[in-house]
Amino acid sequence: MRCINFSVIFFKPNDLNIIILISFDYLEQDKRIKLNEIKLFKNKNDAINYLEEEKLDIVEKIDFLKQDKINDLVKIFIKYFSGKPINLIEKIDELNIDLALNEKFATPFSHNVIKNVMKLKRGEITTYSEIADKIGSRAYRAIGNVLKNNPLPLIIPCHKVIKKNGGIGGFMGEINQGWQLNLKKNLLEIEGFTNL
DNA sequence: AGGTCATCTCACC
DNA sequence: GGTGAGATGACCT
Repeated sequence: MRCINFSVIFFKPNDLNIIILISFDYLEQDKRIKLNEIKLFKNKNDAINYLEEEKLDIVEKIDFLKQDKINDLVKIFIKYFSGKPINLIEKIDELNIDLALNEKFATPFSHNVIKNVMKLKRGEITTYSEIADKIGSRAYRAIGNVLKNNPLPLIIPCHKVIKKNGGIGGFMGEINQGWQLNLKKNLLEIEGFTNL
């Protein structure tokens, strides 16, 4: 069963508003939420267009247990956006939510990349080239490709990976300019980085 | 087999 | 500081 939860989060830095969409399955046998994807939108229209394009429906009524878990997840995001020093991955782990990383990242290379990105603690930052060094590769661009297709932004904190020369790098597929790159900067700001 | 990258380095201005 | 070519490796068609 595919479920969609649709949340609006007011994002404080620079008065930027984003809309966050959480898509999940409920695993009946394990009684667990399995996250499919998290998507961030600039505004309501973009979000609604996406729902139409993908032929997705918002689930209006799901049972108590599932709703509870998702509400907890949303609360964690809100806390994170408010700048509280929390570790998103730890908190989500406490909720016993399945991230299904094995099916999201099929190849050893991509698995290795996100493993290293997820190791980054709050306030830590790295570069594409540094990750390449860690996994014994020089495939900087390939690392960008893995992160570009990150289905779980925020949770897999690809915004903490920037260019070696100090440039911001890309975010959500955008590399030149746009609200996506502002969002990347803002995410870094709420974790304490400025002047990026 | 060839094209596409969310990069990097180095040589220029 | 900026820009552009070439190297580069994983992944897709």
